[in-house]
Amino acid sequence: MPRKSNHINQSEEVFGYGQKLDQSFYLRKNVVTIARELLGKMLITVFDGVITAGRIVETEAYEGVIDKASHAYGGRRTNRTEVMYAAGGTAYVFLCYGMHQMFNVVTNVKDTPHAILIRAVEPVTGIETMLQRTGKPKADFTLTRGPGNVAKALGISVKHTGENLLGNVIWIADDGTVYSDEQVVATARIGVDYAGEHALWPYRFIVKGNKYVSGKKK
DNA sequence: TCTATGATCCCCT
DNA sequence: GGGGATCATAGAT
Repeated sequence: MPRKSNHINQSEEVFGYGQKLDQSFYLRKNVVTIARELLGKMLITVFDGVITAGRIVETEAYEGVIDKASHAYGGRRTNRTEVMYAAGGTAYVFLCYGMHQMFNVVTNVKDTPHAILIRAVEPVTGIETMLQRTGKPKADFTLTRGPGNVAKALGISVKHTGENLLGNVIWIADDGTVYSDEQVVATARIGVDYAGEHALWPYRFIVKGNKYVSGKKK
């Protein structure tokens, strides 16, 4: 099977997605606010000149030391979670269930381990590449639905943990798209029952009716 | 449309 | 040694 070259003019393409979020966006204190604001933003990756991008439609905030659902609950600091303590604007990627890569955005200042899990995007650019990476036969709503699929389609893996989101490998951009409060719903987070009552915190944000949003049924 | 299940492996206790 | 910030599929309803 012939492999597409896909080598594009990076600077031109990059420019087309709007303004790259700068570090001040990520350094803010309220991780829940940032999670809400990430809806509608573009998540872009460029690996070996191959670009893929999607619009974020589902996020989850993890509030660090006070949040039982967070890997950094109680100030836990391990090899895996060390990256969470970096300054905002860093990628935290971990392996889940032995096979799925979860891509998170670290927020807040250094040593405050907040993070936002990107749970779903709407594919925008590089759909052919996403199909190759995921091995899916066609582009349907499952292509980038759920955090495991997002990372797979965008080519993100645990080796990218610690990557700076202000560079030209993985970054998030604002192209002016804004979802109104009527289009957005806050819900409890998924798959964190072990966190007790903290699992009920309305820290998950979804774009209402978007078919790429994970969870039950469309 | 739902529930159950297997895949698969790193991390932490 | 146990379980997890998941996903796809199979089979029942």
